[in-house]
Amino acid sequence: MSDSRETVSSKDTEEVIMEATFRALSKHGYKDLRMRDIGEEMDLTRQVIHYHFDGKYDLLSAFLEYVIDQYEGSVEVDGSDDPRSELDARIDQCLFGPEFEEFGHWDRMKVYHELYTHAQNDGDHREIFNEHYDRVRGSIVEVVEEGIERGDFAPVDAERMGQLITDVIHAARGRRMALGHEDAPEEARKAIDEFILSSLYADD
Amino acid sequence: MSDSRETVSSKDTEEVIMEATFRALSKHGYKDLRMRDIGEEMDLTRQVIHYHFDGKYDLLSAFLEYVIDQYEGSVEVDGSDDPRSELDARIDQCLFGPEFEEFGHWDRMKVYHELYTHAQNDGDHREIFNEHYDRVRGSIVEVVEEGIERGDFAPVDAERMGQLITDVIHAARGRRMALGHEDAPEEARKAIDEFILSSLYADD
DNA sequence: ACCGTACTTTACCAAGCAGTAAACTTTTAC
DNA sequence: GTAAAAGTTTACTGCTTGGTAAAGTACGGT
Repeated sequence: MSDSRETVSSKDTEEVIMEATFRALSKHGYKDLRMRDIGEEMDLTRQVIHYHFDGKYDLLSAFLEYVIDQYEGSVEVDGSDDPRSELDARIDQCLFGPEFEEFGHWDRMKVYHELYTHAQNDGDHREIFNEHYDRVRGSIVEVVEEGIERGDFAPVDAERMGQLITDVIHAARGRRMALGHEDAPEEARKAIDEFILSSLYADD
Repeated sequence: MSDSRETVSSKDTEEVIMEATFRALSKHGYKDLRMRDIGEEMDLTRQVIHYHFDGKYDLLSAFLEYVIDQYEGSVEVDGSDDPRSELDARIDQCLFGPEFEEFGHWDRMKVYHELYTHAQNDGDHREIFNEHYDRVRGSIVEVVEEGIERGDFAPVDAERMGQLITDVIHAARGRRMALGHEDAPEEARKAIDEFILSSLYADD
């Protein structure tokens, strides 16, 4: 009881710090993120961070897992639909966000992609991202496999198809943020429909 | 005359600095790049940098253009071939480098992609990348258009097709570096052939 | 001989940074 | 009520960093 209450308030504060980290990262970018910036995004002072986390690296590692958990929580889909509409729904969610342009979706994506690129300089972060990426791609591959089994899709290499779709989604999001191509997700959606999914619906 | 010789030696030194910057960036990553690191990668001292460039930002802006020029110079293709093999050649060059796994190709790509992602925090860099990106995508779109005109390709939306191929290439390279997926370029090549180019060759 | 350009060397600085110490306040446990 | 634990604040420290200062060397052009 006492334990759980302590933990709860602790987790509360830690989430406040995570959200402040998110806003600071969103404003200043990974390279120019200072502990001070995070402090300025909270009602608490920046010293609190050192009470809960063991320095900047520890904080950012925790934040990475926080961001990834949020991402995976946001692409939940009820698996009751038929493979076609479920695949559609998953692609849309990855491209446009959970609740159609939810406020802050692209801010979150910006931070996510910056962490992703930085992972090439950090073995631990790379590993965390790899596990995450496997789950994301896997969830799309699963839908493709189910569609093939049910005869809704042509018998393609599901792994390769899932990977391709995942790559296109990733590139379109990155392009929207790095180059400011606002229409990148929509265009990617159309390109997937026209040029990729046509291989899945070949039997029609 | 005297001017040109001064300029030549000046440009020589500046290229030494650019290459040192490349190595330093490759080792330490964008976030942790110090002027000192660049100095340690040269035979010259780090003070020379301040003689030729107006501070760190000016140096990195010049370096961005240097890297982009190198990239564009490396994807030259003689346009004499037929559209199919020219498209193939361009895709291969973008995915695997100019001279089939030229040494240092992936180091250069790593730096390139890190600058790309960072462009979302810097308006000037973003603009430079946008112009560059237009040229890269444009060169692929051109080939597709020519193929359509000559009747070699199906009459698809060339812009959308070129953009899709560019996106897949970009994502596969990024994945190789950020997540260490060594087979990403090869797999992307196969996926493009199986699932995307099939839409171009639909008339066969 | 003389000047200007390119570069070296040594030494330095002010700002910015992550991290710490310790006093203080609130909450929980009994 | 009281004391320990949890959380918070103010003030500070020591290091790193980009950039500078100044004196000196090498050398080609005129």
